[in-house]
Amino acid sequence: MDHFLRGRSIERLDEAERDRLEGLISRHRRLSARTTLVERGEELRQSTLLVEGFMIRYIDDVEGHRQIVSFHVPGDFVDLHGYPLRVLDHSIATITDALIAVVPHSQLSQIMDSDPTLARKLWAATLLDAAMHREWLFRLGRLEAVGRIAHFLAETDARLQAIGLSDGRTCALPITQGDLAEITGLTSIHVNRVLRTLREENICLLRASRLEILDRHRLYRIGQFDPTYLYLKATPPTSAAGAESARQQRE
Amino acid sequence: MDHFLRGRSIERLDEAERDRLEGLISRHRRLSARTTLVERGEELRQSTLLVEGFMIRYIDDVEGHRQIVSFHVPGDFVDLHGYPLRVLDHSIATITDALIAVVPHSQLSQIMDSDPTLARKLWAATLLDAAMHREWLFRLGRLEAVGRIAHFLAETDARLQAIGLSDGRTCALPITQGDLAEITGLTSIHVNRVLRTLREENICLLRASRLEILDRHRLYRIGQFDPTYLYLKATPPTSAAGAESARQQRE
DNA sequence: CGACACGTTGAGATATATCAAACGTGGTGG
DNA sequence: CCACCACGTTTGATATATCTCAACGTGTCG
Repeated sequence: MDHFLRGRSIERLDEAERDRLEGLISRHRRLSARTTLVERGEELRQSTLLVEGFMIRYIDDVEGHRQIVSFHVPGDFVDLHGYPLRVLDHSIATITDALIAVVPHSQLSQIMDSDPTLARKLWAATLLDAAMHREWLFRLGRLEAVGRIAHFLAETDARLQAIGLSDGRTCALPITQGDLAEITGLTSIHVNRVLRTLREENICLLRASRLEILDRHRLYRIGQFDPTYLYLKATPPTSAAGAESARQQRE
Repeated sequence: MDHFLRGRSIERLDEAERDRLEGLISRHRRLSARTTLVERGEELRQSTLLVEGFMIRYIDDVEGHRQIVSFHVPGDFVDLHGYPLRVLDHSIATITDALIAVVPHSQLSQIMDSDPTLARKLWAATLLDAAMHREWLFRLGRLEAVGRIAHFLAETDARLQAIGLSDGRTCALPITQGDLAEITGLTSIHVNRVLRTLREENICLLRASRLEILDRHRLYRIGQFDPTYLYLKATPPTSAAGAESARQQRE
């Protein structure tokens, strides 16, 4: 629960609330990499908080190819929305080995009944997800390949910085080019070529499960990345310049 | 408030709840077509319920082109998520002339404090939006032009049916090909060509502000449309066959 | 060592964008 | 009532981004 809503400008949790949420956890589970936890259409009685590792949510198409609709880092309440929604419209899987905390929906109902303030914060947490969906729509609809990839890398680094998993220059990001393709709506082959140009241009480097950002300013500009939608506490110092400019341009 | 959550399988409202929500409305407003109601970054103190007409939410890119991230029909609580989120990450505008009901956030707080059941239903309503965002991501990421357009038309018709604004064969849909382009991430020129083929193939017809569906089955198949994510009360009879088959294929 | 997943590269095909222009058509003002 | 204008639609020709297919390289793990 440590990372939940950490680094976010809205709805930060106080100690009591954090303890309260901690108390909701019925148990922890270890999952291995590349396994599906929930299938589209399943009814849920519990929600998953990601403690360690990376997970995704995705939707399959006719041929079994999937579109990843969400990428999760530690501290994300992966399917909190499964509580009000009950049935999920997408599947959930791990990318890496992961440690999750399980929160029964009955516990969440108790929060709803007794703690409107905390309930509102949980609600807001699910809406941060929705805000990210919208930015992903922007990415897929308005950016071409380089932009999409730059945007995703910028976003992910920003999120990892918020929870202390990126130092602003490099971070662990164990995803394959195939994963990136499923995120950006491209072929893994094309992702490969785009990553090469980003590397050759000394903008960033994705290799050996690590992302290294060499020129944040240009990365942000190419991805038209403006972190407003992440509702972060403060723009990390290292990225201020880039964020500023991407913002101005968009307006 | 009549149409809010109407036709949805989850979280339907009982009479008392409907009255309660009705009571939250501070006033009504008429908006003219093609005007922006809220700009990205604005802080909200009230939310908008769409009573008549069509509205959209969108995100601008560097050059001022926009990606529409959401399309709203009567009964939609357009920016209910502005209540927990406070600041919006996108803009809101009308497509047609519209009638909206204004609900102050202070009123929503009272619901949160006093009626956990209704609060949960409001939460769920915002998550239906998120589910739609995910399906839009699938659409942009995995479908090509014809599929994207077919999917949007199928979705919109299904939503209009749920609120009684489509009879299952035809409905009023006063959007331009330019709008469709901003929804599907295409050029209006290409949208035009795709609409022509859909017309020539006797699948559907978008003309004179009306959508006419000639072959629902094929429309659904082309768009890989599976209405699960809309959480509708029941699949409308006319579309059952198409829904069925699109579903099976996707699994 | 072999198998397998992932990454890389090349050549050719194709979907969609871009640029340019003509064509309706409904609304407005004279 | 007509002339005109603005806006959306339609069409053509060309350019380009991305996909597809195919092959080969590389590292890891049993």
